[in-house]
This record gives sequence, structure tokens and C-alpha cells, in this order.
Amino acid sequence: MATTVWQIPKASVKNLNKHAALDLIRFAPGGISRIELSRQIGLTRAAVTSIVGDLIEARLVREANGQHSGGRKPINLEINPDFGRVLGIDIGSTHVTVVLANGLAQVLNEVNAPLDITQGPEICLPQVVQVINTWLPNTGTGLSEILAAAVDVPGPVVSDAGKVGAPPIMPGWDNFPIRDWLEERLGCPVSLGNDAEFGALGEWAFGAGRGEKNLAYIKVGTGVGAGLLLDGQIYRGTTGSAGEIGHITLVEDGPICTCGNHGCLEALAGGRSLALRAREGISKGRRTSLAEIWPANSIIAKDVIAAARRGDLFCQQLVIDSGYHLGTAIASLVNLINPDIVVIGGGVAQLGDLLLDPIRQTVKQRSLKVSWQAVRISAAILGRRSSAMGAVVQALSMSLHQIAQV
Amino acid sequence: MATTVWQIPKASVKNLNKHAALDLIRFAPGGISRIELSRQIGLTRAAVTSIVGDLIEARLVREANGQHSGGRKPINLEINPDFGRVLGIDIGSTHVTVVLANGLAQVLNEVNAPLDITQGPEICLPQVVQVINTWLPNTGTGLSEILAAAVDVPGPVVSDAGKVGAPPIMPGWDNFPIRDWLEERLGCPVSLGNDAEFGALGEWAFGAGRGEKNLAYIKVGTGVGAGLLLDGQIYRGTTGSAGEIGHITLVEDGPICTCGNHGCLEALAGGRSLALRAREGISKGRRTSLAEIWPANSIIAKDVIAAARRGDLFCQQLVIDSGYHLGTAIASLVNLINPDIVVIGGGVAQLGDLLLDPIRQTVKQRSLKVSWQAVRISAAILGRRSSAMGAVVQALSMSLHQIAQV
DNA sequence: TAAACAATGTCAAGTGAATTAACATATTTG
DNA sequence: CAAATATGTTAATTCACTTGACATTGTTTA
Repeated sequence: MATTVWQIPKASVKNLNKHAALDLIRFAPGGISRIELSRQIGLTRAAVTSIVGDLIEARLVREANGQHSGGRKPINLEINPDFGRVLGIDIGSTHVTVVLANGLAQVLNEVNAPLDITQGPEICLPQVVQVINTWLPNTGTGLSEILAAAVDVPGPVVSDAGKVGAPPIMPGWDNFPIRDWLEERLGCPVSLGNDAEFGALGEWAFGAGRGEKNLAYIKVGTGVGAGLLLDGQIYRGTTGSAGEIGHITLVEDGPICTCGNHGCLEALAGGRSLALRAREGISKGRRTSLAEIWPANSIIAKDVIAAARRGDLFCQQLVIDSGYHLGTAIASLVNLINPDIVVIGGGVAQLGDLLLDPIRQTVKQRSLKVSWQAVRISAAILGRRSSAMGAVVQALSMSLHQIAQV
Repeated sequence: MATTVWQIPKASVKNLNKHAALDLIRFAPGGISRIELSRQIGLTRAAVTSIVGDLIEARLVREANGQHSGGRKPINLEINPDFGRVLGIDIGSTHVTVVLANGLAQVLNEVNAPLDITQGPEICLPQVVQVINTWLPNTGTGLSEILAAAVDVPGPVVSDAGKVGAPPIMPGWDNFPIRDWLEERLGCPVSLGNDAEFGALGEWAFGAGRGEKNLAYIKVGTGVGAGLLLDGQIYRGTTGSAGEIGHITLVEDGPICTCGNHGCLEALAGGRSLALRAREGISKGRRTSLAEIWPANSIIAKDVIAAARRGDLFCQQLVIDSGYHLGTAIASLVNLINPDIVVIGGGVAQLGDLLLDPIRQTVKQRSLKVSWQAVRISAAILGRRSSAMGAVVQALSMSLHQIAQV
């Protein structure tokens, strides 16, 4: 099993084993004992006793109960939920979700608010802070109690700089110092990431791909993007734009995409395309419950998904078509990446096998046997919250490892 | 810069810094000083002095001369070329190449021999050993002087087991204990890898992608495969079949491929396809110097490449067509992986820009701006020897780090 | 040319995270 | 209840690394 997500900073190579132990404790479902730690890290029991002693003294870890067999009952260790609280902030193209979590990454409270990302950072970010400032006191938590926060946005991120690259969906955000701006207003360390990347992290830590070594999370929202977790580490690529599966060309002269090209996956299977195809169908007189909506061009992807769920055959077919296109692109990904699991997230993933079956079928047909036999294709377990939970994981990584530093 | 290729075994986490220093010395072009090591590893000068002292005492490293500026001249360090010799063995579908190298990975001697991989391991492997046994004594090196060897084969490898997965081009090799068999006959540790994977390693260490963090090596031979080096580490995927770019579907109802599907990249742009398209053109009466060859179905990819080189316009067009198909698949790879560099290797890569320009053009057209702007697309510098050199790097990794262990 | 400066490299004492080897504790089993 | 088994702790020791002083080797300046 992969052990670390946290990129260990150079200054702490010294305490490598302490950080390794901390991550093993964090991500072990149901806790882990000292002896199991010693086996996995490769240290002696004595060394682990000493390391765990430090972690308990720092109030990061506590002892709990677990099961056993044979001799003496092992003492289970888990993160101390009261060591502190963090925020996970998921900024989408039309909304923001903020999650308050404790040390165990348990969600204590949550808030949603609409947002229009095209309005740029000067409008959006103050809105986000405003939402937090009015909501947080009601949860019984002061802003000063927050140890760290992580934010994700739907575009490629230059993570060292805390800015976004050149996102087509985020006009005006280019070069704005998102992380620094938020750190100042929230008064705590902030980490900036990509939504699909954090989705991958969330599903890896607490979702469908728990503990897998190689995971791809496909976020099918307004756009389509992938977050990659390879050999147990988030993979960002050279300029932070790895995983841009949405702009793979599938159909030579297909419909035009927001990126300027034709026939991109996003233009064939994304939320925008789903709505568009629904409207086209209606104008051609296809039989569907959506025909009642007026004006027809107010139909959005959410409507199509809801109708498909209710049993609307036309909308179900639209979803299935999306599945085949997604499957084609995912087959390429499976051939190239050879992952353990592909997790499908975003709105349409709620439809489960209706979407997944055509994906699975296409992947089986279009990728190498060794690769498709090894891969599971599942819907996101954390659903709408995959990315926010990934942000929580990231925020906890920051504060846990920072405190463990000394 | 990426520092390690060698996957550090658990037992040596203790000497982490010693291994880090060794790799920095190995891959620093023109040597590296103690002070530079201390900066890059993050240790004090005193600690580096001690570590380097150990390495010199073990005869792995020696002092050499370099340039300076300012105060005292730094003493450059390099691997001691005489610490030992290794073999790099590249098994292709029709040939085997064996390279003898010293500690600095300098090629001392080389041998080529034909081979038919479809004859299975019981025929091929004894042939390989036979080639080595007759050639090696002439180089002034006894088999007993070889510290380690690395072998690559053109199929997915289960590297822990030292066997191949389920390669379509390698019937009969499935489950044969290639590594163990060779270790016994050669009397030294052997590492088994995939040809594209070792090609990536070779070009990363001494070729076109020297020291890059994220590199993809595309081997265009009889088949088409990619080796991936991500975040400075070889990436193999879950079952060792990552990088199978050759079986990405490009054309829905395209020509049939060896894998059973239709329209795979390999069936459109691989060596087999190149020869096939040449024969088809001839039978249609196209004007080409290849028409002289008789019978027409004896034409192979090598002939087409040679003709294109001589200026045969028909053959050049075939190569350009291959370039566009390769470009389409590489555009997907660039979108997904966002690499620093894509290195094109194999026979056709000798043609340089004739092949690369259509690739570059297609990638520019079909991938995201942030990604194609960041990526270089180059031909392999090591040419035919990319994989064999990667094998040398791997073999040296084994012996250097094993000796440094204690 | 000598003195000052600058950078690299080494040495010796001290620190702390690990190992080793013995012991303590808790739970199941005969 | 004793024996067996597994987990966890303790104290002495080891060794990689830091600290701070010093040595070496080069350039620059008075």
C-alpha cells in the first residue's frame, strides 16, 4: 500500500520515519498498532515506541481499542480528533462548498453557496471569505481555531506559486495570488490545488480507491478533468496540467470545444454538451419529459441527469452516449497509465451503472487485456464532496506534519 | 532536477543520503563537488565529506578536476570507471544487442546478433548466452568480472517476478522465469525490464532528456510502445503495462492490429504498417524506388526508411502519415502526462524532422496550450542504443547501490 | 608581494534517532 | 494455573549527522 501523499519537505528528511508513521496512522482504516507500524516502516518495536511517544506527547495521536488474535492485545493508534480543525474549500464553476473537519477528517459541518467563477478572483474570493465568516461562527468554531485550509479550483494550478496556470474556464484568474490572498484573510496556511487532483486524493483516502497505488479520478462536471495519483503520490506534471483528459480529441471534426479545438471529450461528454444535446433533441421533436421546460435553452445538465434518474429514456440515452465517449478516452488512459482503479465523479456519476456500464464496455473493447483486467471502474463514494474531502486531507497533511516537524 | 532512478530498497532507508549522493554523482554531467552535493542533499559539508569518504574507500567514486570561480577550487567527484563492468542486453523482436560498459557507463564493446523472439525463451535465451560467451572473451573481459546485467524485452514486465506479462509479440514467453534463468547462466544479478522503459531511462541518463523530471520515450519499432519516467522515477503501472500507447484506438474502423482491435496506433504507424502501406502503394502503381524490390512482400520497414532517406517521395509521405498518427496519440499523452519532453526512438526516428515535424504540428493542434508549450519533442540521441544504455544504467544502479549498502 | 578575502574541505566533540537485548505486560491455550 | 505467544518498554550502545573551529587553496586588494 502507498504510504505518503504529503511531499516531505527537505528540512524533515531527518524525521522521515516520524512522518511515515503519522501517515500510516492517518490512512489505516480503523487504526493501526505499534507492531504493525514497525513492520510497515521497517523499524524495530523500540523505535516505534519512541516515535509514537513523541506523537502522543504532541497530542497528534491517541490510543484506542481494536481487535486481536493470539497473544497480547495490540493497542490501536489513531489521530487525535481534537488536535485541531481544518477547512476544505471546493470552488467550482458555479458554486463553492466549504467543509469543516476535525483531525480524523470527520465532517463537522458544511456550507454551500452559489458562485460565478467567470467574475474573477476580485469578486469571487471575497464572496468565499464572506460565506465562511457568516457560517463558521454558527458551527461553534472561531476562525482562529482553524489550523489550515486547502482550496481547489477547476483549472491547472502552479502549486509552488499558489496561482492558476491559464485556465480556459477561469478568465481573469491568471496570475492572481490566490493562496497568499486567502492566507492573509483566513489567518492560516492555505494550500491550492486542482479540483480533480483533490478529488483523487479524497477518493484515495476515504472513498472508492482507498489505499490503491495508482488511481485516476475523472471529474465529469461542466468540464471533464482527471486527477492522477501514481505510485502513491499526486502527479501534477511539468506545469501542473497533467490529467487534462477533457481535451483529448476523440472525433476529428466533432463539435467545437471551449479550448478552440474540435471533438474534444469535454465537448462530447461534459455537462455543457449534455445540456446542448438535450436541447437539440427537443428541437428535433424527440420524446422526453424535458420538453416541458421552457425556454428550452434554459435546460442545464442537472435537468438531464434528474430526468434520466426518473426514467426518461431519451435522457438516459444521452448519458449512455456520454459513457461511450468517456470510455474511449478512459481506454487511452488505461493503456497509458495502467491504474488499479478509475473513479468517476461529478454530477453524472450519481447515475451509477447507467453511465459506468458503457464506460466499462468501451474500456474492455479498446484497451489491452492485461490493463483492463487489472482496473476497476467505480463511481465516487464521496459523491459531490470528493474534492472538498481531498482538500481536507491536504489541509490535515499540512498541519499534522508541520506540528510533527519539531 | 530529479535525483534518483534507483528504487531505494527498504533495508537502506538508513543510508538514504549515501545513495542520494551516489546518484547525484552518477548523473551530474561532468562531475560534482562536495559542496554542491551538500547543497542538493541538504546536509552539511562535514557530513558530505564523511559520506564521500566512504564512497571513495569503497572504490566507487574518485576525485577528478573541474572548473571554479571565486575562492578555493572545488574537487570534482565522479564514479570510478574501474569499479566494475556490467552488461546491457536489449532483446528486440528480431535481434539482440549486448553492450559492455564500465562504471561511468562508457561503452567498451558491443555485439549484435539476429534473433527470432517468436521462437520462445527455450530457443532465444540460450542463443543470447551463446552470443555473450563467444564475444565477451574477445573484449578482454571474463564473464566472472561482470558485476551485474540488465535485460529488456519488447513486452510488459512483472518486474518483481522477473517474468513477462502477456505480451502479444512474445508467444511462449509467458511465465518463463527469464531473470532467474539468466542469473544462473551469467552468474551475476540480473534485472528485467521493458524495452521502452529502459529506453526512457537511457535517454534520461545520457540522451535527449538528460535530467528532465517527466519524460516519455516513444519506441517506434515493429510495434509502438512508450516508457514513462515521472517525477524522476520509472513508472510501470499496476501490472507493469503502463505506456502501452501502441494500442490506443485512433481510427474507429481502421486496419486490424496484432492485439485484435482495429485502428490502433501500432497498426497505423508501426514498422509493420509502414511496410504494409508501401506494398499496397506499389500494387497500386505508385512511383517509388521500392518497386524494384521483388517480391514486393519482402519489403520491410527498414527498406522504406532507407528509401525515404534517399529522397523517395512516396516513402517520405508514408513516414509523414505515420507522424500524423503518432502525433495524435502523443497529443493525448501530452494532455494526460504533461511531460517536459517526448523522445522518439526506434528506426524511423533516424529520419529526424521528416517524422518529428508532423508530430509537433499535430501535438500543437490537438493538445492544451499550457501543455504543448511546455513540451519538447526530440529524436533519441542514443539512437539504436537507447534501450541497451538504459539497461546499462539499471545494471550499474544495482551494483553501485549494492556495494554502497554496507 | 604580502595581506585580506572567499570559498571548499576536514576534524573532533556532541546530539539524537536508531539498534540490540533484556524485561514487562497482556491475552490465549493446554 | 502455568505455558505459550504476542505486544510494548527500557537501558546501553551505535552511528549518521550537526556544530563550530580550523586547514587548505584559490582570487582580489592594499
